[in-house]
Amino acid sequence: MENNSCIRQQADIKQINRCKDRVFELNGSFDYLSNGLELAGNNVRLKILFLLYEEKRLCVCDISDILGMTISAVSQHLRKLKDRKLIETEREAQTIFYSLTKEYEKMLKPFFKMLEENKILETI
Amino acid sequence: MENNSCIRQQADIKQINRCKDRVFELNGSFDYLSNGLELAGNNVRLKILFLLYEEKRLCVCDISDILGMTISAVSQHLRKLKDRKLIETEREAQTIFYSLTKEYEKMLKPFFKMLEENKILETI
DNA sequence: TTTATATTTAAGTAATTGCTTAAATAAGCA
DNA sequence: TGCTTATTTAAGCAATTACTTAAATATAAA
Repeated sequence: MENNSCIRQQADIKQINRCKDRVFELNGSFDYLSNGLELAGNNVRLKILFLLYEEKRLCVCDISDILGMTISAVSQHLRKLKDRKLIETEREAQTIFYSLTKEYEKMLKPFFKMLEENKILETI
Repeated sequence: MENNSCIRQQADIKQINRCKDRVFELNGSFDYLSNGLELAGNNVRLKILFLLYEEKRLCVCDISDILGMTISAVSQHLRKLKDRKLIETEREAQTIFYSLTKEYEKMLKPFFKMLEENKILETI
């Protein structure tokens, strides 16, 4: 009562309890989703993910060249994406190719579609 | 040549140029999308956005109660979301109600749907 | 006009981020 | 074996994040 200054005056207790239950129920989904979105929310990584979506696979070098960034910087982004299972690797001699994991490709597909058609700014 | 150590040896120049063009072409869309995803990628804000999607409108107090967080902390998240046009406000006496903007509701709908059905972990 | 309610804002802080530069791995080839 | 190519990693750093606590603002009601 003391620390929770407002609420309880006019609040819809039913609504609040329903929401609490909902948040609790969906907790795992929130974690899974925000794990992906947290990474996709970075401009550079969003581009990397989209490029992998369109090209199927690319190596650090390719990406660093495309985005005009240091190989080291790109490599560190890729590591983050790999650690969190958004992408996976496949070695071919000295070259390491990166590609999207099935799960996250599926999860992010709605966004890739929006980007693909470059219709984000018009349709929204 | 000197600073770009690798590539150029075995790289598919056509592919790289195609990607460069694509990134340039879609630049505005990348910005718009990552603007939204950057904010939605935070666990707390994702919950706030989803709650607003399901409940249509809520005030800071409601949200702070539902999530078990300080009103101040929630307020600062809401400001961020409002500054970047993900949500908007509507005053009713002392109470300020927050709701999703049409544009971002549309943009984030695919995710809300996944959450709504709590099928993220199964279907993916 | 004072008091209560609802909310934001300002200041401070520990933790995290995204880069840079330089050094370390690792595989293929002379 | 040593050299080249492809890539990661380690260390450092300025900027940003997500909170905390305390003070400020704004509306309503006594």
